[in-house]
Amino acid sequence: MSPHDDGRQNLALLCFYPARAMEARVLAAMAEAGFDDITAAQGRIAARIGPAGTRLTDLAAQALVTKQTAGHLVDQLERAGYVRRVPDPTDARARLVQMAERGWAVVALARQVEAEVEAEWTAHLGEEATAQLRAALTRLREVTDPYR
Amino acid sequence: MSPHDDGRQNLALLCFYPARAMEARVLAAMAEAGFDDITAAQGRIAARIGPAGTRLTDLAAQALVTKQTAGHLVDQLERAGYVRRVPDPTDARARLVQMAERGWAVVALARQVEAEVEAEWTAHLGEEATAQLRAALTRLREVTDPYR
DNA sequence: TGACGATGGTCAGGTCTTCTGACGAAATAG
DNA sequence: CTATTTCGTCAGAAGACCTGACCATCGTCA
Repeated sequence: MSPHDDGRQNLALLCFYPARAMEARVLAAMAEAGFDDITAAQGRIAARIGPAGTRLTDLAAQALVTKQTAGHLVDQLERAGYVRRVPDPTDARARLVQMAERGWAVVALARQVEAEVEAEWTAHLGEEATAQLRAALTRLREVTDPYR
Repeated sequence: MSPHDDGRQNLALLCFYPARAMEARVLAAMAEAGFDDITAAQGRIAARIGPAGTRLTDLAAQALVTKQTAGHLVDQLERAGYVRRVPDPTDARARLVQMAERGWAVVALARQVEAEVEAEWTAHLGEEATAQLRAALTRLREVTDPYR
């Protein structure tokens, strides 16, 4: 969060560029494919829905937003037909947020675009450097991601 | 933007964790030091102000927001005494956004916290891996940052 | 088993961020 | 010296988030 001073860029800022670029690319591809009613915030929530469905509280925790915010975003996703809420058989208080058919279609597209962009990056950096990058970031995650 | 599926995490998502962690750390340190009226969005704009001042349009372009958004954020920063606007001597239409004294104090604190966090990361990864990480991210920036 | 703290989720209301659209004023090009 | 671009602002609205207050259910422990 501080400027370009001594040439050596802030490591976190360097991390930010690829993340932002990927989000923009995926969102643009979505819009082009007709899924123009998805926002970045909705995507960040939707991306964390597991195969069998995920509780709202868990989605909120992983995305680092409040339950209210997550609930609001899930409302929108539900209204647009991307997800549905079903009762959690193991807890009468809870409900599971599950992908609907339309949701799976979007996920498939997102994965494809992500793969394409990663391929571009790998072409730019080279196979070995990319593998090293992934390894370093994975280890860095141990100290930067409170959830796992 | 897609879930934890095949164990191998999305490269962009891996980039996102450190960026988010750093922003949270810096913001928390700010608040603790009494600069509790700064928001993340304001910080992202302020971080791009150069030593001699920067035009609003340039700030907007670098932060990837519209001129209106940047203008609004600079309004807030100005009201809080962190920055000031001065006429651009080379262009009567433009004004330069410059750091004020209070602004420099915050920048100094932010730099210090950034350095501390980077040191933690370096301790976790090792000197060599950190240097490689920085090099890879710097090269990746060539294809992910439209501004430089 | 029955009170009680912890947990899952919603409702209400508000702030901050960000956008589109339209516009004056100054610079630049032909 | 007009035509076009560029710098910045005003106006209005939507989206993303938050705090605080609540209710229903779960788990526990006397």
